[in-house]
Amino acid sequence: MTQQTRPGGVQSVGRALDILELIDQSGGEMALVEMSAASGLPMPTIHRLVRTLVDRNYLRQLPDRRYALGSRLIPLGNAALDAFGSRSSSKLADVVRRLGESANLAALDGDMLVYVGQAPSPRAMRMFTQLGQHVHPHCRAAGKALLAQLDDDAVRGILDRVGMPKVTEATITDPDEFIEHLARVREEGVAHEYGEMEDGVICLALPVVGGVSRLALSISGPAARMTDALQERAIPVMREVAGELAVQLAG
Amino acid sequence: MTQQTRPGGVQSVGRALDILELIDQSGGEMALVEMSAASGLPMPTIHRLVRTLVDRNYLRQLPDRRYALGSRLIPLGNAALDAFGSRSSSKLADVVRRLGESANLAALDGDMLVYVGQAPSPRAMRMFTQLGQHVHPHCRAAGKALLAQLDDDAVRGILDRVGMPKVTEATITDPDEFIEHLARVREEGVAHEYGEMEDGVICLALPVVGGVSRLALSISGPAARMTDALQERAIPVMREVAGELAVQLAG
DNA sequence: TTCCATTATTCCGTATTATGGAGTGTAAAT
DNA sequence: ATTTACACTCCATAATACGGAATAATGGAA
Repeated sequence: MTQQTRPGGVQSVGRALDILELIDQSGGEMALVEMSAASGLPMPTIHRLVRTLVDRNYLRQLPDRRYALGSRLIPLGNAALDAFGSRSSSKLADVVRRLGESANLAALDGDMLVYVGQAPSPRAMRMFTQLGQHVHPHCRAAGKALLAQLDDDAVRGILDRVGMPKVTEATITDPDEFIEHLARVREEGVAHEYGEMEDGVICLALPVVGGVSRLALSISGPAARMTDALQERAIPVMREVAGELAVQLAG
Repeated sequence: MTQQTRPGGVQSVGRALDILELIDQSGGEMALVEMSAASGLPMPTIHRLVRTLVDRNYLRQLPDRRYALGSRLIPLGNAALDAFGSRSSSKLADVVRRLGESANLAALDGDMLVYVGQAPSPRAMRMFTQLGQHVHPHCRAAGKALLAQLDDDAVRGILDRVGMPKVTEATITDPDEFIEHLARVREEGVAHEYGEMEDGVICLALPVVGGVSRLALSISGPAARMTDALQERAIPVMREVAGELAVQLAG
């Protein structure tokens, strides 16, 4: 029972996608019985769906008859990443050049935050961000910047569904407090994050408005380097680049 | 009419995958009518499938009502890449540092060769390899290294099914000649490729034995730089790294 | 602005298609 | 050799996806 069947959708397609996501969540490989147990579907049904996915290389069968994600997903993932914002990398590199800290571009994917563009800082100590990684939005500056663009009810819905895990001491875990926090983000037009995702890491984010899909531009670095002075210097730079990105990603 | 319906497969799932691939091939976005035309399926059918994919974030609808690949594909693509062997990149970078030429890691995916890891040469003129790209194995050093591990009948089956397109003047297009060629690869333990994929490009590959899935490590560069001296120097380095990779990817 | 052509979306009766219980095959464990 | 556990196949059933026809939304032309 991974996903609810939506009205107007195609059942078997939904089930096939469930299988892909199930395998992904289970660390990359799964036996047929495990899928059957996890999804609540009988073995023959699972088997037929898996067979279809294997025929098309979306899954592959390992020598021990277990199943793993297939290679056809790789080019699709790359293409999707491109379509989102890899054309942004030169702009992100620009931010890094001018501020010296890692820059990221993130989008809301359903209820989670996904990183779609990234430029690492040249410094040895820097944030490591995996493109395509899905993370909880409540403990990231970029997540706040994006959620601040939704109305409170929508935000509450998201927080309800995915929860607010306490990642560090500073993580906001109370929905009411978070919503209040978002109000300040809306006022300032900038989202801050002080060690809510990782101790000693400070992030700054602002929304890229006007683009195709709602994106947020963020920078992150260790507290020692993310001084108030740097933050003040960063905001106009980020605003400028966010504007350029909005134009660039609109077409 | 993108793909033939296989026996035992689920029709609607196949059609959904067709749509994803269609959009990928069409440069990332498509209107419903275009999909309908390209697939030969009526609009309502396409619409229902697309709807299912949009609900699940495998597609997203742009403001102009066209459709593009969705963000849910990104983590799946990453996971698939990982499952294949992208944890290899530091080792590949090592090869590049020591030899100065681009290094790749490739696997057989069904009958085709797929690149699962890559480290580009620092030189301006270098091979451009797209991760996840599927190519014919007969005109790549890595493909030869992998096919050399199969028996001749299996190789003949693959060549039959995917064909041996003549990519350059040097491409081997005769199955018998190719099989004979593989015998030499087995003797030497190294696969060579002299401009069979692109004029003036020389590649060298050897198998990574012992890993989970059969992989091949290759380097490639322009003929002017891939001198006999470099090749001789390269082979022990590659053998060493291939050994390390085998250990690393076994767990 | 209105009109028209094009495309997206919804409806719904039909029968094609996916379903899953029962049964067979296979490989590893005891 | 026997058991167990899982992968895989078959096939009658009906639930599900299908697609023709109708409707709504859109963007461009007059």
